[in-house]
Amino acid sequence: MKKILDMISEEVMRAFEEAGYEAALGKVTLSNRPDLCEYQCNGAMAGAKKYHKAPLMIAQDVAAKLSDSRVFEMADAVAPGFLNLKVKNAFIKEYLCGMANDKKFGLKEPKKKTIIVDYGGPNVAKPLHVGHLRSAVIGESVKRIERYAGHKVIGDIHLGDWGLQMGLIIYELQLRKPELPYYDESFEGEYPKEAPFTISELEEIYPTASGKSKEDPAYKERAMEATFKLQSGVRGYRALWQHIIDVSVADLKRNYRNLSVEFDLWKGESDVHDLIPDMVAYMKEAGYAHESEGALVVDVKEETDTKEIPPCMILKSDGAALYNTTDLATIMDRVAQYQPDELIYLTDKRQDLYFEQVFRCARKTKLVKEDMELVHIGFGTMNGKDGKPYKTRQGGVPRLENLIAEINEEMLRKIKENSAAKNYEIDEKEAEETAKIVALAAIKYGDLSNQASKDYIFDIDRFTSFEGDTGPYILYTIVRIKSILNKYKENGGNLSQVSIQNACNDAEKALMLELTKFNAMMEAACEEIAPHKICAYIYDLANEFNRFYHETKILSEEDEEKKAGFIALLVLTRDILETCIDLLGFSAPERM
RNA sequence: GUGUUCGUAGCUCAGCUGGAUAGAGCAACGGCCUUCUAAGCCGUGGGUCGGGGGUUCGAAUCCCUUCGAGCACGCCA
Repeated sequence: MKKILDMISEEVMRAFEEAGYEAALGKVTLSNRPDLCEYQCNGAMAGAKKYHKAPLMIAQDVAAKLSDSRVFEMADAVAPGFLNLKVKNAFIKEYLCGMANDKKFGLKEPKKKTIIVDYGGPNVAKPLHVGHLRSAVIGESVKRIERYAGHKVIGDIHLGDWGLQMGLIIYELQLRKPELPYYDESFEGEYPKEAPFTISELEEIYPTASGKSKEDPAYKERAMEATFKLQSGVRGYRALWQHIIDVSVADLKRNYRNLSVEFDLWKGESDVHDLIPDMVAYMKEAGYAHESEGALVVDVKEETDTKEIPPCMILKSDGAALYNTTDLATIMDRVAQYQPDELIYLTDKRQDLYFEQVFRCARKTKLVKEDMELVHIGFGTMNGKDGKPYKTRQGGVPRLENLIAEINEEMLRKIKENSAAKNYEIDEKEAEETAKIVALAAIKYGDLSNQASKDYIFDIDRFTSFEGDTGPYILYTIVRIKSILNKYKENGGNLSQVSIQNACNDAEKALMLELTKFNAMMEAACEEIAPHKICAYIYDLANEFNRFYHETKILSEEDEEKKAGFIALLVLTRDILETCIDLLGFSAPERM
């Protein structure tokens, strides 16, 4: 379906042409003055110079051509040369009927691309902390948005599962349990299936080991040795490493599931380790890489640069691989396995320059084709109320699990409070389930309603306050609609036999106009990879619905056709709201 | 130092591909529940869009400059 603004613009462009002016002037935008009109066209002012004519005269000429339009109920020329427009109820009704009959409410399919979204990025054996929240929340939404638009999207968690951290754990474990067969290089039997540690032990081992290695060079030496043995494929070390991965991944999956975050691929740095030597050799042989200050680098600066772009480092001076190396190898691997048209990375925005280097290097060395899109979405920091990075009361980095538990609890308390106040029967189990759903919406909406690239203040009190521009408000609106629809069905109504009617009051028309914006909004959110646009839209839509709700008695409407029209409008509103929150990564309960 | 992002109401944020009176939410104050969930709706007060200059018929939006803040700048990830 065409966007409604395009359809309206076409109509006005036609009028400009008929009046003897350039059609392009007829571009219509949403009104800045809702008190005066619904849409406006400023083309007369832009054309004044060209036609040596007062803008108002031009606007009047055009307005005259619109007097019998099937689209407009009103087309007024006003000083200094605005064209104020109101559309006919029948036109909107027709448009909404088209939306209701379309699978994607009028959103056009773009040219299909294969996109890999790289997000999450946790390290194994380390608990998720608040720093992982944004990547997961934004990444999941980006994945869902692009997928909804019609692209083939693959979400990859890109685990940090290689490198010194693994050596540290392996060595620390050796100190504690030297009797384990993994360390006996002469051992040839089957290793135990059970891991010699639990997730909570693992989570304690790593920080301990990391601390020791910082203080004791000898300790670090041994850990690096263990890392080397692991990377060279020593059997016992690999087996132990696999245990670490398994235990850790099981825990990560549980945590991400609680966040409604789902990855298609659980690949990690280790998956591309074997590709590195050949890649490095290729870069050397093809003349891309050269030595600089002992390290192997690829120059990535360009003539048009206004700033100094340091070269992309491929190998450290000790010959070891680093973050860049694995990322480049990962790009190579992804191209080979999935032939993507676009790669989207979600990390902290502090890595902007780093990704610029990697992307340039990948292009220069022809790891990717010219037209491959490489996008880094750098998000801002999650800050506390003091504007500084979010900390626990004790000053530590908060575990994600604890943060979520805290919000769940707060939400449960409020739900019980509310049900008591309203005499709702709600059993413990339902209350808990609902609390989780609402808490997740509060967290995700709180995050996604801000522009990703900006820092934002994570304020638990605000997010759980249930008032204003929050996730719970959106859910509440949906629940309201569902409740009315359920009552309609209980009274024998059939939701599939209703159709949208002409608006019968201003609030209804306003709601209908808001609904027509869906496809344009989605297109922008998708192209600009901007979930916050969906948040802004559903907030407006929820507001329009609630205004309509207050002015209109729906179920007690006596005119059955009118009532059915209301219901059809409610169904469409609900469907769009639920589609949108699904793209944001949360859902609505049946009641709350 | 270089680069980069940003500075909008007391607080948290929209708006930024130029248009009429700069919008929300929170907080403050005042209304609305015998009627579909008041987690709602309606209203009041609150802003020289950091400062200055420029382009334009018209600037929060584009350009320059200045002040202030954050962040990044080869062997971490």
